[in-house]
Amino acid sequence: MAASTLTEVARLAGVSPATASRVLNGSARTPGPDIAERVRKAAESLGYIPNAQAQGLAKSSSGLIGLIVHDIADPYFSAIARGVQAAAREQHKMLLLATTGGTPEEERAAVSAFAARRTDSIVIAGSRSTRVQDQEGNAGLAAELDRYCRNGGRVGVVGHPIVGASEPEGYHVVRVPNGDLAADLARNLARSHSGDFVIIGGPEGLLTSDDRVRGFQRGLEEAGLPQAEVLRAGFNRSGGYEAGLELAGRISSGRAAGSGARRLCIFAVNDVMAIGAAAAVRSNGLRIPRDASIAGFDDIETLRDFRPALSTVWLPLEEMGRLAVPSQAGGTGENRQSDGGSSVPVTGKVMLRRSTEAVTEAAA
Amino acid sequence: MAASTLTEVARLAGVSPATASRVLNGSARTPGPDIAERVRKAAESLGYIPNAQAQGLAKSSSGLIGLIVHDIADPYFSAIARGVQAAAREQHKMLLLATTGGTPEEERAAVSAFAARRTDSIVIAGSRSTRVQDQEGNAGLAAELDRYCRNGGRVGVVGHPIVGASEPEGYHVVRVPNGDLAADLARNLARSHSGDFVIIGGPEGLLTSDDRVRGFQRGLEEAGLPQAEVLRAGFNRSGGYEAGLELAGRISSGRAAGSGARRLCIFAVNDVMAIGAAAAVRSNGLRIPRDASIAGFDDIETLRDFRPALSTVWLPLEEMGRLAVPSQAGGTGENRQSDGGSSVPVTGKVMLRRSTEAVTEAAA
DNA sequence: CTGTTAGCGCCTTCAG
DNA sequence: CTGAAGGCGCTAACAG
Repeated sequence: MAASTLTEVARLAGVSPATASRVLNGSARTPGPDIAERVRKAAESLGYIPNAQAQGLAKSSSGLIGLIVHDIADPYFSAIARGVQAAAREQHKMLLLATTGGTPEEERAAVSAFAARRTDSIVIAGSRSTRVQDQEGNAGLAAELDRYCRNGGRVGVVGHPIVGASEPEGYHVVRVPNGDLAADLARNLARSHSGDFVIIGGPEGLLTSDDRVRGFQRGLEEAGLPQAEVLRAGFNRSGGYEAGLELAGRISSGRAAGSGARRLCIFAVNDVMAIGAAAAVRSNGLRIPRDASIAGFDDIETLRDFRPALSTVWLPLEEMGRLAVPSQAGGTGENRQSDGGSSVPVTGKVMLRRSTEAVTEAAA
Repeated sequence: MAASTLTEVARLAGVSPATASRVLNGSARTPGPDIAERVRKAAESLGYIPNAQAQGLAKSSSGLIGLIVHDIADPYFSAIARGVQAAAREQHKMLLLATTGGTPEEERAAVSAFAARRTDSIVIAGSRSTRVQDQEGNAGLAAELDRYCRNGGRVGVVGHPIVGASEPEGYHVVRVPNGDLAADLARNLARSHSGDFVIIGGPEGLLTSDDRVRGFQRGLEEAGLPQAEVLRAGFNRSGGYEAGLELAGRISSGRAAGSGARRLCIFAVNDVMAIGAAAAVRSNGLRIPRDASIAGFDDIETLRDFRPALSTVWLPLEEMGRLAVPSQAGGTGENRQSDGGSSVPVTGKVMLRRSTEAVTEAAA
């Protein structure tokens, strides 16, 4: 009942297991065509499927790539996952997926599980955190990764290097210029917007969020504008929604107080937050961009048909995922050298769309 | 350099590998506490990580669950994947992910790869096809699954049973009442809409699409309305967009011709198509719901903030993924029995929102 | 070119 | 309660 084995195939074909192995699984030279045919036929008739576990054990390499994300249903991660998947398939490897919710402890556990499965490489996506409650977790994660690398594993990170990791050989990171792009966005918005700026950021200590906040502030500064107020919220749709509600309240009361209030330009540090914020603002009867501008970050594909079209920063998410996959696990020689703590550059692009268009001041 | 082994741990602790195995990996009875401690310490100091491949080989069970989707970046699939992931984690198993683009040939290959890895179970999501060009592929896929099941594997399918599969023991499907729900939607729309109905369907032969189309027609019929015209398009955003463009043209020319044209209610067989269609309609200067109603299917979470809010049919996607995972692979006894070709019922809910609201006929 | 001999790392009877 | 022996299925040197 259990799947048939190589030995059975060999016996049926009247050859040794070694020979059967040579013909069925890629070996340097294929045995004589006559015998090869016999073996193939035997395998076929038995419905033979090689046992990858056994192969892996024997060759000590699993043909597996591990991917760690916060949440696979989040479009940011699923886009990256697509890229990782594509790269994996090019390397003829399968993808092992772990979702962690973003806590370093769970990420450590995932790395450990991947190590147990002897994945050839590991890709980690998702913002790093420097918050105190994550200190310990970060250390554990770093240690686990370090061990994994020492044992010959390769790891790719998209975003920021793991906090506290030593970036040994076999460790490389796809760096995203969040700060520069956010600054670029700010400068662009400063050009068309004359009111106040507000930033809806994630929790303090989330590196991705922090970078974008700081970058945006820097951009404003470079444009000769004062720093924007920063609202802290969850790094997700509902965080954006809550912050949006707060802002909507301000806008409404500002209008009620008279025409003195200045129009707000809201920058949410990612698209889903921006969408949440937009929903909140609108639920208050306000309109975008008439009553407020709003911009996001990531340029999530599923959100592109949102109206008014959301100004944002496009990121090559799929490409990032692809690049994060270590080239060829176990690669030796020159690559090995240059791979030590290497970093792959990636860039994005500011997309100005309807949500931040200047509005004709019909009412004044 | 390579990770240390159980044998090394045992040697360091001065015990036999068997003993070390018993204390480190769950065995019935733990050896004496004194010796257990020694082993644990040895393992700790060596940074021992059990080799899951070897364990799997020895126990002939991998602790892996395989998931097959068309495209992990598609929100429909990523939502299901989240559910599958959750169920996997509850079973203390890891998730192996394969994306196929939807062709039965690739799905067959994925099943084969999973079988090679000895996954405890396989979950397949994504619409089945009865198109001629998929005949052969379907047969191959069915055969592969059959073999997998015969070898003790369990498979769960979300949506439709695999075309041609024999539904043996260990095979179960999460059935979605696409037809009934679409009919329900149609009846609801018929109540508030007085114009013509048009359906934007996927390619003929895609079961999910076909069910929804047929169901919608049935609903119209039950409401005493004539059958709707069916436009065929790709089962994705751009398919919806193209069909939407066509419809936008008709609407515009209809309006130009005079007030005789009746308002259109467009039903796209899934949300992303609906969003694409809406974008196309709008790009033509038309407005929703003023110039046309539009409805989708799935109630994709990321699209909920779309304005006007899209009428659609909510589906418990995550739950569907969760339910698709076979309870406990290798389960014996009574469950085994009732699992043969079983089907889990699931249901959805019609969500009427702004995009199909009746419009006050100010212009007449 | 083919067959034989050892393991890969672990679990699991079976004795002691 | 512990150790010794055999095998899970396959590959990789060696011989022949």
